[in-house]
Amino acid sequence: MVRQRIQIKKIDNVTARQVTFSKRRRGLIKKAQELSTLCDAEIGLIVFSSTGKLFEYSNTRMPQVLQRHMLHADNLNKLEESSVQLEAEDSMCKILTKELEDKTREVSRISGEDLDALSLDELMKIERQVERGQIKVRRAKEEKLRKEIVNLKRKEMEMAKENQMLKEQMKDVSTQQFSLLQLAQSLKSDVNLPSSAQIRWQPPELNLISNNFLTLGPPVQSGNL
Amino acid sequence: MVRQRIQIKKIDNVTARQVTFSKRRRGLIKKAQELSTLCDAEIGLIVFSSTGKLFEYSNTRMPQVLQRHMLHADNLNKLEESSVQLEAEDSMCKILTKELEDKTREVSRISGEDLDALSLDELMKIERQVERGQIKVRRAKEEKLRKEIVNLKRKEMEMAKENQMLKEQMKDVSTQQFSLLQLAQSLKSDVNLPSSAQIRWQPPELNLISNNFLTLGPPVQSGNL
DNA sequence: AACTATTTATAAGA
DNA sequence: TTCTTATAAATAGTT
Repeated sequence: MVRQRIQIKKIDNVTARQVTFSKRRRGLIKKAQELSTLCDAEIGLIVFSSTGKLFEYSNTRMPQVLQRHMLHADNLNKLEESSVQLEAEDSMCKILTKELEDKTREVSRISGEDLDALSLDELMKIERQVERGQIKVRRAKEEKLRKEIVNLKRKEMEMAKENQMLKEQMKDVSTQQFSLLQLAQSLKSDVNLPSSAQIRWQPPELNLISNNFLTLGPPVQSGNL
Repeated sequence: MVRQRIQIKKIDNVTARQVTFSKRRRGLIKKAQELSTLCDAEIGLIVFSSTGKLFEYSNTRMPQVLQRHMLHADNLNKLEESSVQLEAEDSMCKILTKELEDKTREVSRISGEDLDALSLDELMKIERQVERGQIKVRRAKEEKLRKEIVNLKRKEMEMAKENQMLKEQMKDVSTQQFSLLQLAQSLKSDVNLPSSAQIRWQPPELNLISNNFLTLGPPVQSGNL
């Protein structure tokens, strides 16, 4: 096919055959990969060299491909069973496959694919369907947002209330501590302690920064707060 | 790979994907044939399209290839010959059922149903999907309408032209008939026919109202006009 | 389904 | 086996 066109017949020269096998095997597998990716196909490729070495490629799992291959009716080498259950199950599979195809096409069309073959009437029907869907989806989203906001505002209020309470408790504690300090100092002056042992009063810090900040996202369980 | 290089990723457009699948599948099978012939290899190639259709190639017999593949040690794990097939089919049904459920739910959600359980993120994702779909559907519809209008305008022009032509032909015919009338009358006066036998000339009616009026609807075959 | 401009695969040689 | 290169083959986009 190159430098010179070759005949498609067994290559006599062993070395040349091996080289060609190696090159073309890689090419074939590459093509198989590309096909599976581009076209969303499931592929199984098995190659035995003339020396008996096995090479294989599958985009999924080889046993899965082989199993699926077995299932494909015309390959029912196991026809001897002819069990009613098998047939029933088989026809069930066919029906399911058909339904799945239909649904897949419906999703495609709603998503704006595969519309070429449709008539104007059908297009307008789909357009109306999509519009109705859009309105409902948007409404649901906005309702969710609204609830989230209400919820967050409620939490904010609760936290503000809690903060206020804590601040007042803190103030009380401070007042009590101050009284205790005065008492201590009057006692100290009574026993004439050295000034290096003087007791200093520090106001307690108010740490109002919590990690429960307002966030958008899935609703948080109140138990986690 | 041609006209323009393509990315090896799933082709979105359904039609293009099918065309490419058909072309490349043939190419792949040809390459497999060539490899088996040139290098005396045993090959089994199994391809399932995204729609579930099976294509296969083997230079020998597929079951033989698969059997040989099984023999290659590491594939022995799944050889409980009990009722593998039955189980496989059963699991296939389960998978299909599951996929069908998923697709059905997807359609519901795109159509604005069954949205309660979704998170805000999921809702917004669906909203975007629906919007994209809506744009594409609307574009397809408008393109269809545009084409229909262009088509109808063309037909209108053609009919107007034809009408004009018919009118002129009719004028010619009228002139000729008038000449003939004069000739006839001169002959009649020669033979002195009674006035009750007088020949009267009626101008032919121009019936320009046809039933090919402009209509919206599926494109009409030009052969029907 | 056919065409064709390009890309990709590859036979031969190193 | 790998690299190079001239050329055959495959194929994406178009009609």
